[in-house]
Amino acid sequence: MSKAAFDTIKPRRRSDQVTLGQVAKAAGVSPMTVSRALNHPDKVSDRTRQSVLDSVERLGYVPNRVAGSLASSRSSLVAVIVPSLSNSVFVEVIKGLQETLEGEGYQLLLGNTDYDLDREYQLVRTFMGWSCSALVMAGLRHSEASHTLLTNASHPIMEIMELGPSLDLNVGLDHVAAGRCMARHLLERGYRRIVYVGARLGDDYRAFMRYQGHREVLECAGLEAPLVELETLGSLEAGALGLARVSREYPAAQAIHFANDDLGAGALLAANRQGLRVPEDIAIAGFNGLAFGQHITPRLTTIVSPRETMGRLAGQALIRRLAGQHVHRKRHDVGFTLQPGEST
Amino acid sequence: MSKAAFDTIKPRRRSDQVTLGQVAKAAGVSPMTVSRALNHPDKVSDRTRQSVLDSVERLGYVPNRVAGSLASSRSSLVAVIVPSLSNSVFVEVIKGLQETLEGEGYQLLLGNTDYDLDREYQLVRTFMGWSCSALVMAGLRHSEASHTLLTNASHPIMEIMELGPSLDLNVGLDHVAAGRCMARHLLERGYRRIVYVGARLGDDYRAFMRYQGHREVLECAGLEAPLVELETLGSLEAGALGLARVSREYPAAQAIHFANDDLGAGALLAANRQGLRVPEDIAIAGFNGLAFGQHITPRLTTIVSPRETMGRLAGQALIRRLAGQHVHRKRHDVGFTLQPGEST
DNA sequence: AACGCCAATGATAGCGCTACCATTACGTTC
DNA sequence: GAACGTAATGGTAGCGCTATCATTGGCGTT
Repeated sequence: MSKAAFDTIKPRRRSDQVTLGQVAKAAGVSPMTVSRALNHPDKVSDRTRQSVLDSVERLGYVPNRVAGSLASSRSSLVAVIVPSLSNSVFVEVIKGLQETLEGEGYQLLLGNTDYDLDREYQLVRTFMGWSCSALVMAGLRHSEASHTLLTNASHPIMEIMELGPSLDLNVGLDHVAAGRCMARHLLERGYRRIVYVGARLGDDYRAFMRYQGHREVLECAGLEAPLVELETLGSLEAGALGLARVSREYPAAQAIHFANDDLGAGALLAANRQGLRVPEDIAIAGFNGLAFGQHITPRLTTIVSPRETMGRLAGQALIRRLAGQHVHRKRHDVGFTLQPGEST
Repeated sequence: MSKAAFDTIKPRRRSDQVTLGQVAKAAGVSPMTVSRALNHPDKVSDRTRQSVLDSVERLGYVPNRVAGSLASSRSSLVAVIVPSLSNSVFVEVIKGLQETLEGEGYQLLLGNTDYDLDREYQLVRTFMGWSCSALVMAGLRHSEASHTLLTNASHPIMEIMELGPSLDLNVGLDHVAAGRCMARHLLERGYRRIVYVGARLGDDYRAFMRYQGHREVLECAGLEAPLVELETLGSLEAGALGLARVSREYPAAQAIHFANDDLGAGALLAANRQGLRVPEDIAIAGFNGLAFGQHITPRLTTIVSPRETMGRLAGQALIRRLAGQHVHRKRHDVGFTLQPGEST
């Protein structure tokens, strides 16, 4: 006779996963005690805890985090929303976050907006549905819909990369100041005809802010601040293209301030290949402080941002907040450093 | 009188999130109909669907995915486990996965093992608790504990990067063949005293397999295949260090086969700085086909692996599988291409 | 000896959603 | 016109866990 014949009530369970209840039975305790033994080990006696852990091991029990999250209405997920994975800057920040948060038992839920605020909204919405412990996002600009959702959120929100009026926590740096800093550096070196080259500045607001700072300084010095805008975001090819466009559109240019190191290094290497002397024929500067800029000849003048540190600090602040501790600096300026190379 | 005085039974809900039930009430239908309107739109009438969507909008309802996943015992999460986020190779694969899967409504859960099989196990265990739709992991080697867990998993498992006997689906390339390919190239160019430089080959099994292929070819040609092993995984600094160690330990070396492009490019740029002629004084080859290797002078000889494509193919295969369709190739060789530069 | 206190454990009642059937209304068929 | 199929909707019963309160028993206090 088939086993099913006995099952008058058909069980709903589709997987034959071991459940907490089965562990409880095996250990001779109540489910609640198993839950405590696993999540609040100090709340059960040593004997009980050991017996529960033995049963867990023996049965191969894997806690169902979905059920746990539903019951407690919070999850061990931390959502991270970045505008791009092609740009190593965001990857390094993710790495910093990952290192700090994984150690505390959180898992990263990753989303990519591709610099699209609508996609950002969709991601925020989706991630909210996961009862995340926290939400980390790059940038301070959001759509109105996102803003509504975010202000009603019950978890901490960490905005990173830039600095300014934030929803909750903020770790980043001042991009306008960074733009000013590099512009001043170029002026000090004696360059006067300086072109800023960026890409999709309407989307990449931080690059736009750096341009703002750059322009401000140049205009204060009575100089023009021409802008060349490319289609492609950071890439070495785009940098080479940027150099070509500047040569064509601004043949008298003495220096190029690139929005990032990918562009800058691309231009520098292209100049090398073309036999252009850097900085004599054209000076080149970037932004980010990517490693390879310091290995090429001449070394790329750049502004170093502490990216992995930024991720780590953001992670640490979140951990503190989630542990119920006070976060001292809701806005944390990680600063930046001008790193002069021989390219300017 | 306080409102609470009426609440004899205190509700358990901690957040004041709008629920599906409230949407149902607002739309004048049953919760079940709201669920269908959102998840199986073709199962409800146009009129009902519209009315439900209106209520969703009006109330600002955000579906609770945790509850949904528990009830349906599957989630829209796809777990991705990689050994490193410092290596752009994995980031590019993640990008490919992300592009394909995000469009189909999946979210990526990201884990980093740092080349540690125990951490891999912990991650697998944790991610299993999330009832993921699929699990993507780099590599075919797992601890016994992971293996047990993985073979009992009810979701598809995609192993990427390398090729071989896999648990379920597999998209990757043959690293032994790649090692052979580069070794043959170096022999064809006339080099005889060739050193392989890698890092943590005990952990980085793919780099080790490339060395195997390399050694096989050299030994067939009656040559030795000395190995220099570094502490740090791919980085430009480590590459420079590798060059230095080879100069010291194998001063007669004619060519260096580096385990990856970061090392190769680091060595190449260091050679440039030191005035060593590449390839006359020392030939240098890498692996991966990273962009910047093709922008430096001389261009780095390398083997290009289609990384983003690999991620995309893996994502597409998973999507097919999750849609219940047949996946034609459970093992998919994405191949590789030798890209000779002037560095060899 | 009676009392309170605390640590350890258990029983109960959901968390917000969906699988699974039951039901309804309305055409179609012979 | 009775039987039948089908599309749309609803009711019920959980999914596997944890918050909350209740209960127990051992201990120190007066």
